[in-house]
Amino acid sequence: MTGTKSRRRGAQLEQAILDAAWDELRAVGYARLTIEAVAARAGTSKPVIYRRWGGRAELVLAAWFRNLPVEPEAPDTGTLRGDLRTLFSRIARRADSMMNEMVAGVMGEAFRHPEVAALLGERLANPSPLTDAVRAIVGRAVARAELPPVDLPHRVLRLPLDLIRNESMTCGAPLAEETVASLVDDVYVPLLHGLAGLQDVGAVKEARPA
Amino acid sequence: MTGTKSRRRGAQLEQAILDAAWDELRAVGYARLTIEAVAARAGTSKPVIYRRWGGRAELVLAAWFRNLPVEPEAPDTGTLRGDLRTLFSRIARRADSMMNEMVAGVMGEAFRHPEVAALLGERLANPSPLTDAVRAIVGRAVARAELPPVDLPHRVLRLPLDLIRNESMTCGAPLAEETVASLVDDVYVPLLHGLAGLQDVGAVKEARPA
DNA sequence: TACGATAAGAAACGCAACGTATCTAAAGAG
DNA sequence: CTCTTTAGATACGTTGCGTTTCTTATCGTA
Repeated sequence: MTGTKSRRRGAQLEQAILDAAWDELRAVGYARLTIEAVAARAGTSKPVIYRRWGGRAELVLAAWFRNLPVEPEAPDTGTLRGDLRTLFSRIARRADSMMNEMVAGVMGEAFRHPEVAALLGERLANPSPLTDAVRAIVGRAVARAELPPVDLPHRVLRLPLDLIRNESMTCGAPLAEETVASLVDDVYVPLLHGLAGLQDVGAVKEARPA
Repeated sequence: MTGTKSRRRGAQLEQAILDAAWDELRAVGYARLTIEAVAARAGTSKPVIYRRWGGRAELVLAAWFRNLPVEPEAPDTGTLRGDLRTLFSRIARRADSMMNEMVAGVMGEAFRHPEVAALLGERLANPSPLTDAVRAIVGRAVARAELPPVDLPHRVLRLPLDLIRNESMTCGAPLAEETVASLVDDVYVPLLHGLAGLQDVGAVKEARPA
């Protein structure tokens, strides 16, 4: 491409490869992504890639991590449901077909590559920008007395992403707006009220038999 | 194996292939499963398989569907939490590593094979024995006045399986007993209470602004 | 019972991508 | 300016793909 004989090295080359991988991912998806194609797109060769990453999954994960979107502020519509709908919709918009195929593909390979499993699991389990947003939204709802004070377990903080990914991967992206609404209205809002109610009574921990 | 030159046909042969596929799946997992290996294990040849199924994913799905376990009766421990824990544990025990890898693998291929996506989606979305069990458990809890009467949306009926699959695929199988407990105590029980509470007030549908 | 259609089984094909090895020459360090 | 590192190019053997071709066992039917 360049025409010159300039030879990139180190971080510059690495970035070029990750960009190429990301482009290739968007162009053909994970299943059809080949190391050779990424090398060609980056204007380099296979050994250069294999020297840096263990295979497709690791390369794609690295490319993904360098392309994580910047999180906007948590929405503030004035109501719990409104905020949650906006948040869920935002997440759903990102869970497009390419993303889902990538996650499924990497997951499939993770079963025999512990380090891949670790990277993926950590990313899926700790979407910190999301958990912050949920905390902010719920905090405001509590401040408005729309919801009793409630302590949110980590699993509940992660749940929006899990729900959307699950729905989007089993039913296909993109999610209909009413599907998102159903996740909010049928699951997440009731869950928050239930948590608050049970914690309010103070009957959960004590009621545990054994 | 047979030594004779007997040549199987039709349903008998099909069953032999599906058995072989299932065995191969348990032996090497989905990622390493090859059509050639299945053919060899079944004592037949590749074209015979390709004449019947479109590829790995379809073959494996067919094998899976023929090996669905028989559902036991819904547990009846006398408490909602007890029943749910038993039910969740049962499901979790089935969501072993092989199962997860298979689902991930088939999912990955589903993105370019609509019919595979349809088969898989339908199976994941409609675990009718499970939804029956949930209905029975919740029905008994309502009868015991442990829970107000509550109408369960389809998404909530599916949720146990979705939660467990999600957890098991992202954190790795098998699930710890305490993880299962957390799914019941932090998510599902609160959700049921929240649903019942909101429906009791009768304020959900009417409160929707637009 | 014999015949003809059907489909199983065996073998080989070309293709694509794998992951590795070898070699050169360019970049950067001292 | 020399030396070490490593990018880039090329080619390798391997595996499994999905398909084609051909033989022949099996089954339905006359």
